Amino acid sequence: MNLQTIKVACSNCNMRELCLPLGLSDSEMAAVEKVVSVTRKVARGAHLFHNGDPFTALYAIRTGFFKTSVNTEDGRDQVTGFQMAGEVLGLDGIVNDHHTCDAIALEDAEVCVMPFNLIEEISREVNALQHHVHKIMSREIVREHGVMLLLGSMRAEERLAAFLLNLVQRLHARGFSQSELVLRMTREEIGSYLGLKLETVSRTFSRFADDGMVEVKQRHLRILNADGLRGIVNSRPCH
Amino acid sequence: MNLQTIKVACSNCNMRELCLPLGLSDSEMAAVEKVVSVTRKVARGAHLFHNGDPFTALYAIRTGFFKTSVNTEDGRDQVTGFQMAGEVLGLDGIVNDHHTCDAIALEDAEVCVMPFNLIEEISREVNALQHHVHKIMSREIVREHGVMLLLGSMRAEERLAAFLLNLVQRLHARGFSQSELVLRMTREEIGSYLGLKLETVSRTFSRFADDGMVEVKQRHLRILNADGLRGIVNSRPCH
DNA sequence: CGGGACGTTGACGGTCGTCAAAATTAGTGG
DNA sequence: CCACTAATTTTGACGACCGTCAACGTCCCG
Repeated sequence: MNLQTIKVACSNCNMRELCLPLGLSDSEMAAVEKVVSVTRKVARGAHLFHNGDPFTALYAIRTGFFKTSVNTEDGRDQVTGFQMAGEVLGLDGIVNDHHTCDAIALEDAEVCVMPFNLIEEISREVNALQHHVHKIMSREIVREHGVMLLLGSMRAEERLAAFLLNLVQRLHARGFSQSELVLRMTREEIGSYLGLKLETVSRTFSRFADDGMVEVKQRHLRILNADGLRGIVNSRPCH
Repeated sequence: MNLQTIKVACSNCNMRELCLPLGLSDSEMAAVEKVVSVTRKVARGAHLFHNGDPFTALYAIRTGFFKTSVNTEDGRDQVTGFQMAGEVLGLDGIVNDHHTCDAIALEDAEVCVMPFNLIEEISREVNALQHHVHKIMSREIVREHGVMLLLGSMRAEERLAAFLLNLVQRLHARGFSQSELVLRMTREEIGSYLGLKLETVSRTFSRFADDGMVEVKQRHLRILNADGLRGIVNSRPCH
C-alpha cells in the first residue's frame, strides 16, 4: 500500500468543483481540508479495497479509473460501476462497517483518503459539507436506478449505446473529447456491467461500426454519430 | 392529500427498532422525535410522490406496502423496489431537490413525514441520528448492488427464487410467517422489477409449484421448500 | 350478474448465450 | 530488441431461454 502524508490542498485541486460544495468560506474550506489526511496510489490491477475489508474511509479519485464489482460465494461476479476522477468510492461500506464490493484500479490511480469519522465530525460543523455528503450518496442511488432500468428493460444495442454516451459525457465534463475515448476496461468487464457476454459486446461494437456510428480500434473509440446512438437508446423495440 | 398533525411518538412506535438507532438517551429521543412532524395516509393506488415533484422530506413507512419506479420519456418503466413498514422512501430526491421516481402505495398505507432540513438539523446535534441516516443511504446502495447482480447475471428461475426469499425474509423480520405471504403486486410489477415479462413470471411460478417448491393461489403464496429455492439461487447454470 | 383487470397456458420466433477457432495485441523474459 | 506466450478480441454456427402474440380462465367489484 502506497501512502503519502503530504498534505493535499483541496483549494488548489482541479477536481475541486467535482469533489466539494460550492461557495465555501475560507474557514469552512480550512475545516473541510482536514478531512483529507493522506493520498494513496493504486497501481493498475491493484485493489483499493476488497470485499470484506473493514470500512474506515471514503476515497475521492484524484486521477485514474476504477471498477467496482460484487461477487457471490458461487463465483458469480457483477461489475457495479466504473469510476473516474472526482468520483467517490466506498459508500457501500458504511452500513455494516465493512466493504461489500471490490474496488480495482483499471489504470494507475491516486485517491484522497477521507476517514469517515472525520467526515461525520466535520460535516456537523460545516452544513454545506453535510449536505454535500447526502447529495453524493443520493446521486449514487439515482445512478443505480438508471442501471436497473438499463439492465431490466433494454436490449443489447441500447445498453451499449447508453453506456458509451454516459462515458463520453462524463469524460467531456472532465475536459476530454466529446467524440474520442479510450476504454480502460475489457469487453468482458463492459459485458459484466451491462449484463451481456463479451461476445455480444464485441458483436454490437462491430454492428455500430458497420452502421458508421463509431470507429472501433481495440480500446480506442471514436464516436461518429452521437445522435444515432441516442436514437438507439430512446427507440422502443417496435410497436 | 391526507395529513395528520397528531404528534406521533417514535418512542412508542413498533417500527422503532427498524427506524431509529439503538441506545438513544431520553433527551436524544426527544430531539429525534421533533423530526417527525406529521403522518400521511396514502390510499392503495395513490402516489406518495411523483417523478418531478419537489423534494422536501423523507418518508418512513408505518404501515402498508409501496413500489417505486422510474420511467423514461419513451414510455419505458422499471420498478426499482418494493418497500414495507420500517423502510424509508424518498432518498432519490436529495441530489437534485426533486424526485426522480414515483412512489405508489400497493395497499392502504401510512407514512411518517420527515422534512429533510429538519433531519439535517437534528443530525448535527445527535451523532447517532447522523450515522443512522448515513447507514440507511448506504444500505440502499448495497441493496441496489444486489439487484444489479440479479438483473445482470441470473436466469428467470434464480431471479424469482431470490425475490421470494428476500420478501419472506423481510416479512419474517416484521413478525410475519416465514413460509406464507400475500403478494401485494401484480405479476407485471414483479416482472418489471426482475427484468422479466409477466408471462415468464407466471410460468416460473407454475414450474416452482410443479416441483413442489411453493403453493401458488393467485397472490397467496406458501413456501414449501425454502432450501430448494435457495438451491436454485446459488446454482450456476451448469459447468 | 356482468365487465374489466389480472393470471395462466400454448405456440412460435428472436435475441443473446455457448462453444469453438482464428486474429490481434500485450506482456515477459532471454 | 526480439521471440514467445498469455490475454484479449473478433467472428461464425448453433441452440436455449425468454419475449411475443393469442386465447382462455379466474377473480374482484360495482
